[in-house]
Amino acid sequence: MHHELIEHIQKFVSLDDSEIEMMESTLQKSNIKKKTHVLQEGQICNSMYFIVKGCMRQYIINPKGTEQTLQFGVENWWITDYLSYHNHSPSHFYIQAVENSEVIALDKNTLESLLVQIPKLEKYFRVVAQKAFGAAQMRIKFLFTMSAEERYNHFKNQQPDFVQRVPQYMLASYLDFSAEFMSKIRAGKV
Amino acid sequence: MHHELIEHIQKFVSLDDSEIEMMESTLQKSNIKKKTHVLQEGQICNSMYFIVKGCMRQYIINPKGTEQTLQFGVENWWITDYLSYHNHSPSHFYIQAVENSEVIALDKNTLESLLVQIPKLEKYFRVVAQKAFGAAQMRIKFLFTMSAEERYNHFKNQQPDFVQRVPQYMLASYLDFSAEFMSKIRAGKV
DNA sequence: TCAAAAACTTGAACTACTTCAAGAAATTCA
DNA sequence: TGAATTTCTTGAAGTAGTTCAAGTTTTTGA
Repeated sequence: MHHELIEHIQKFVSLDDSEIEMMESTLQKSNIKKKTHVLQEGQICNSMYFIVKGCMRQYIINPKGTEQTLQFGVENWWITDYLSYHNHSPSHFYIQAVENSEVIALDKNTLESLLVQIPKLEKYFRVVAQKAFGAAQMRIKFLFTMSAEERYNHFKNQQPDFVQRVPQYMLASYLDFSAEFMSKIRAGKV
Repeated sequence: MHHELIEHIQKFVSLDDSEIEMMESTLQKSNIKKKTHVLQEGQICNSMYFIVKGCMRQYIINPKGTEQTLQFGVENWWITDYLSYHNHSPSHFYIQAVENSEVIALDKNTLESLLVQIPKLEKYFRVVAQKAFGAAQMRIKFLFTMSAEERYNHFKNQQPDFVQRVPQYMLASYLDFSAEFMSKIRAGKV
């Protein structure tokens, strides 16, 4: 049994033994304790994070001082700020572990050299990014067309287990309504 | 002077003469008349569109029957439904020319074979998708943190020319408020 | 195991927007 | 050019959510 990341890559491109060996020797897992940040607003994002186990989130602090989650990541997802990563610009986001998590942090230099040595990986990262963008488009569609209650029910139907996994106020902000309103939706008081 | 797409690709990867020649002979521009659709809801999206000239948009028709624009594309942007494209699933979106436009339609088979013959293109499409995803994240941030008026002013500051280029009701829906409210914002009646 | 911290709940007052309806202005193209 | 179409505007009434403040419940970790 290989590295979870290698299993994931092999869903999109096939690696030969020497490539797998190179990946295995280059990559290492690290443990991120719940609530630890791997990126803070204003920092330049220099790594991509593959989530082996646990849950991470990307969030902002809005002008009122409230956290708003823009993205959750669970097992087999990548999380990063691509804009900061590509443009070397200060990030607008925080990235934080929601649960104790196991991630593979892939920093820019390491990734660049892996991509040169194993060009097939370009395709993997291309497809991952294209699918992520497609998912972001669907997310915007749901935000535009559904009421708060519909967004909650839709999410709960799609991801029944995940709803249990994170504090409800984080999920509320991800679905773009207040924690108080979430409470009322769940109590059937809307 | 090469194809605009080739110029764009060369911003990210460098192509040699034979590769440029292959691209030139494979790709062709087509003209899309204003209001023509290149994708309708329910169809499977089988192409990516590179906008050489003009303006395209991706939109939905919401349950109330109103169009809501999710994405505009102008010169040097790609527009497509990546989810439908990758999963062979019916699209949730319409893609339509907002102005008479010149595009390069790259269908799946052609793209696949180009990617095999010119593997460098993988990198180009990877970076394009990663940047697009980063931009989508920023868009969600703005939708979450700014009022309708702030979103309008922010957009107008970032893209002063573009505001003139499309009907205001399309821009209103892109910024997630009603056409009537847009009218009031512009008249200073909020 | 229990004190502190984090998360959730409730109701009342408020507000940033939407909806509707109708007319006016601008644009299109035969 | 001018009739048809598309786009924009306005005000009045309505509503899906927010905000605030305070209390309750649940979870955490020394």
